[in-house]
Amino acid sequence: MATIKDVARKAEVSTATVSAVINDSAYVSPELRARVLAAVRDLSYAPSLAARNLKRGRSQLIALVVADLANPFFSRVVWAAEAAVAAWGYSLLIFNSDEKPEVERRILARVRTLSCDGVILVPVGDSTEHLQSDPDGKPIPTVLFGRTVAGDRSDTVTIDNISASRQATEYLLDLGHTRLGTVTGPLHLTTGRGRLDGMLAAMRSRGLALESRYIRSGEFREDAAYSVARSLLEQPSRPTALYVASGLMALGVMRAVADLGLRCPGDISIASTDTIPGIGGLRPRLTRTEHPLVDMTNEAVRLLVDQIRRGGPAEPRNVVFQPSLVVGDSCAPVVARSVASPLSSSGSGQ
Amino acid sequence: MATIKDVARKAEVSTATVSAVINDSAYVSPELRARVLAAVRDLSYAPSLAARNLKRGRSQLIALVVADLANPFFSRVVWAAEAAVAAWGYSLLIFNSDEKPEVERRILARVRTLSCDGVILVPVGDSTEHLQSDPDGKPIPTVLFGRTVAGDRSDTVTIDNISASRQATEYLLDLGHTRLGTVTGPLHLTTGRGRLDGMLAAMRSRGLALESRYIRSGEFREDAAYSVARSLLEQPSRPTALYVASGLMALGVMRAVADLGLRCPGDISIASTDTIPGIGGLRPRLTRTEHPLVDMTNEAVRLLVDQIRRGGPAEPRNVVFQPSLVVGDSCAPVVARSVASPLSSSGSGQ
DNA sequence: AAAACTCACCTAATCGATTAGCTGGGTTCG
DNA sequence: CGAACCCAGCTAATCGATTAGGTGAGTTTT
Repeated sequence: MATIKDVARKAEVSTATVSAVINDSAYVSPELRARVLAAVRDLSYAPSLAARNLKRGRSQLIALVVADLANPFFSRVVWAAEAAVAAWGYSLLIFNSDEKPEVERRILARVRTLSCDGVILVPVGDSTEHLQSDPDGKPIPTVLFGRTVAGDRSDTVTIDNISASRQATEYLLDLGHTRLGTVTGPLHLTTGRGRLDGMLAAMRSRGLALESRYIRSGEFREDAAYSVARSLLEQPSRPTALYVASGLMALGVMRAVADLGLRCPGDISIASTDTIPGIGGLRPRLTRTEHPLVDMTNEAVRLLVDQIRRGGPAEPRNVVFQPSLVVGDSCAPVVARSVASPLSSSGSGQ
Repeated sequence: MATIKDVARKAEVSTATVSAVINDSAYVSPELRARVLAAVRDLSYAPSLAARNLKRGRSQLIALVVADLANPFFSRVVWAAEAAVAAWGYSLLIFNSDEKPEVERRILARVRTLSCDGVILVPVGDSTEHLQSDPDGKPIPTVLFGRTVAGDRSDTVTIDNISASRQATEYLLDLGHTRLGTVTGPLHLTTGRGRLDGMLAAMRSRGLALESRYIRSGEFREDAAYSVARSLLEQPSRPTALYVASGLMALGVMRAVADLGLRCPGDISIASTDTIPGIGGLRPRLTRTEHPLVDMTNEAVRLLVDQIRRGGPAEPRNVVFQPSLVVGDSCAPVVARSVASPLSSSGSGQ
């Protein structure tokens, strides 16, 4: 690889001049500029980022740390983030904390040594102390994505979880369902907890309660959702409708429903928050709330770049996006009988 | 951020000693070692990768350049690659060439200036000259993934496309289908072309031909598959079974089938290569061939790390994985009438 | 006991950029 | 006319690590 010295020698100028031409950081006469550019081309010179970064103290790297790369939701975030980050001139590093706080800690240490300019983090722990690079040093610019952490002062980009589950729940209630159940995420996460809370609020405001035996939470995974959904649905009297807190979980629930020989929406209605893109040709089509994922990701990157540019965090900004309901055909009106005597209709399926 | 000098000063040793302790690159007496480690801890020192990389000429970075990040297939590759790369001590940069050769070119230039230690590339162009870092310089260690490029001398990791489509096709033929159609990928890609060829070969060996009006190719995208499938299925006499060359395309085909009011497998059987993970609870369940994606990705990373370690490419290695058929319920035996008089049964579906 | 080795550690050059500060020729102004 | 100023371009310090080569004390060899 040619270095700046080779270019300088070939163009018969100093390295400072080459640098000035390359970075447009000072006026250089047209003649020298042309000589430099010719030399750059001839040697097919590309500046070493390692050297540049060492001197400048930045790296043009943004890290995206997601909680579970196997979840299609986060895959889409990766997709959107790659584009957004590239548009700002950065490159994207991907890390998977796999929902493990200690892995997250290791990753953030590595992010530090790689001197990434910023991090977009889907936090899995309940603390973000480790975001501080060290006691004295300044923290790495950070934007929390999707989830928040109590007491943290980073920028955040989230959706309104309460509203998401409320919308889905109200849709089910409007169809006449009263015996609802839910498969939600871990309750120590704002996404899992918030989506349960919104559902509870929606039911309460109609004077209904959510029976605790109809509430299940598990990790945001297909298999976890499958098993909690199974145990939920195998109870003697099962709910007539379910709200599921994630698209991936909805798949697990669907599989449980299929394996139990139940029909959706015939035997049970299902509404979720988020879905798996592209499955519109399969049956049933999920009724769900959708997040403006691309906008959210763009906003996260914008906030992060802003932090990087201003060189330190300002007053923390919390951007909340609104989900919207998309109706499929996984929900059906409850049959009159069930409404009239909810406790007696235990064997409707099969 | 503390530097190695700060550590050296605090531990009252030279920077060389600190470096030796950190890298275990030379014997250091227990006493000094302890002093150094204490200083490292107190200052919470982490070596600057920028400086280290500049000196060492490597970066601990591996780039993964995929053809379409929006495709769940590649999302899974990202997931598997992140884990594999981390296990070898590298970090993963993600780039999306979006099937555009000129974007790929730009990305590879950037990969060079970032001085990535290696690249896993899903090539979109038909040339890999730009893999050469420059006329004289040595090329970046590279492994081509999924697709190959004629005349290239990199290591490659692929599946046996011929076998994949042959297995799926034979399954359909065994069910009695004779009027087959296909929705495959772009024919200039080894994946699109190979999967068509395997199908043709399977049919030929049974004395059958694949009518050209039943052959459609399009980009490996859901929407592209949707539209070519629609135009394929809207023809006066449509095939009784389809082979679809990718999981994402299968979703598009399913949507087209649904929109046309056809039932799968009642009106049309569908078999594909690859699927979308987790959709086992939705109907129909795809009959498809599956690749050992995780093994493939691990192998790609292994080959790449091997190239990096040996410092230059050896004789190119081409590893081909075998797909296996997984039966769902998207295919049905053809009804006797259709087998007897294939040309007369135009209006069987809706 | 002097020569020859080891060993543990240090000094200083080096990687390839950026950039503060200098230089010397040309303008401007009092 | 000389002082003050500008300006393009250069010299050399610098970023923070690694590492070749050096040093002096202790050990072995003859």
